[in-house]
Amino acid sequence: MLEKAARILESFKPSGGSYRLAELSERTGLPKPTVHRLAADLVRLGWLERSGPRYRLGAKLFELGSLVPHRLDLRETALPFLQDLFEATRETVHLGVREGMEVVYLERIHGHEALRLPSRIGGSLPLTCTGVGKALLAFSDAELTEEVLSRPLPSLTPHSITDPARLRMALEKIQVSGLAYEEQEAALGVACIAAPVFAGGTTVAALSVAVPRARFSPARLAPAVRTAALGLSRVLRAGA
Amino acid sequence: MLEKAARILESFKPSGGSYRLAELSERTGLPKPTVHRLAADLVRLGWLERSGPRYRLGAKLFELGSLVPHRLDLRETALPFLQDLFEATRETVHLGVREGMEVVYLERIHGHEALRLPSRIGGSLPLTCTGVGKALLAFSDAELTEEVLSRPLPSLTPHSITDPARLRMALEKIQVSGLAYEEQEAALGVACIAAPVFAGGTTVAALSVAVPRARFSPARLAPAVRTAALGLSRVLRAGA
DNA sequence: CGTGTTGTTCCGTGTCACGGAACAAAGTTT
DNA sequence: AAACTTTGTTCCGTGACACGGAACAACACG
Repeated sequence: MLEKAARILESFKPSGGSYRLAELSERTGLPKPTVHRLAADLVRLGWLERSGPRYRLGAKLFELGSLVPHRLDLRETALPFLQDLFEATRETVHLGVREGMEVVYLERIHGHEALRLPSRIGGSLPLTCTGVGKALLAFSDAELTEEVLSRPLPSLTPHSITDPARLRMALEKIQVSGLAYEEQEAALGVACIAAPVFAGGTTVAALSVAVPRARFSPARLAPAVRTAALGLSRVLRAGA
Repeated sequence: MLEKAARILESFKPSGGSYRLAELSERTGLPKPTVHRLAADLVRLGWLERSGPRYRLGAKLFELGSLVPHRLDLRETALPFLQDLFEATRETVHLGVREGMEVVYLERIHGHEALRLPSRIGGSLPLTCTGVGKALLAFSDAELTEEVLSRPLPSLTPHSITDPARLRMALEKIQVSGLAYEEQEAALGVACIAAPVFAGGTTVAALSVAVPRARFSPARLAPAVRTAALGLSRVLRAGA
């Protein structure tokens, strides 16, 4: 029963849209009366909302989601550094952590000019085709890298690296330079520079700047990203 | 059963801390074996996480909470204006919406100097003792105002307005000026200016700047807040 | 007005949630 | 180190209630 309810809620991924009863039934594979009953319960609890015939995720969920502790702490301490980075570059800034073989974005701030990116706060993407992901991967256990390299590499665009040998080389360069570069591997027309954030000897997060390819200028962006990442690392070390 | 699970998850409010089995049992009023079983299920689903003897809210919850649509859209379009406001003032900036008789904060950005505020993203506070709340209240249906005024006014500090007559006057001033002021009503030592955000004839949100009382300067802050609120209103109108 | 579709109600069946009780494990006190 | 307290876990008989097929109702479309 819990599992069925969870199936319903998770059927709203990845877009968070709004769906009708029949759609939910199809998306979850649950029979219609079951969805009907459970959805009604979920609405009563505030986990779903219903307007007319459409269901969407409810306010309670936002409230609880904002309390998730590991996320909350890191976000809170990272925010000022993300602000600095944004002000220095005036470009779209990301904060992400690794979760299994994916990167989960915790924060993303941008100005009026919104890039068309696949990244969403709370959403996850493959480690291998994003700046943040590559920075996390390059600075995590070697076994994880092998694990990732042993599987077929996913791709978000035609430019995503799908050749394990090429990716391995890229990761080595990242380890040396401390910065991960990415060009159009996550979204067409967008490039990205990322840097890892350390705390207590391990990589806990990474942050990045994404810019339209046209004005991609490593010389301008790299120092800013590195500075922000180091600043955050320093504070995390002090706080822990 | 769903309700019991919800009771468990909501027992993590308001702090989002981590609790042990016995604590959860006490907080929820559910018998220990029940909590044990449900918590195990919730962990399996990723809604809770367990490290040693302590449970905390899980990653799935963050993921789903970030997808809640109304929240997501407004946040996304508001972010650039919040950034502008932050850069113009370099103070803590809030975005909030009304939910029933409370204000729920959708976003909060700040620099390195963190104010000690009761506001949390996803958290709710009384409409009557916060800048954002008063701005929302002053520009919503008159019946809501009456409803609020008819009940005992909650207070967060000794400076919170608890006299209905005084609050009524304050709201009228806000309606005239288009700006809500607040001094130490939400947190000691902190003052705040807020402005409502309109879309399609109704008030959909409000944003505010909170500053240490020592450097509270309406002349400097008011134009910035107003500009940001109007800018956001304009975009919302265009988008809708 | 017929026809496909979606939302809702009913209800008999059987499952699985329930939680008291008993047990195990980890601290705490004397 | 034994006696006690508190917390976590397992067991299991009972009964409530989740389940979903089937039948019905409310639309939508032509």
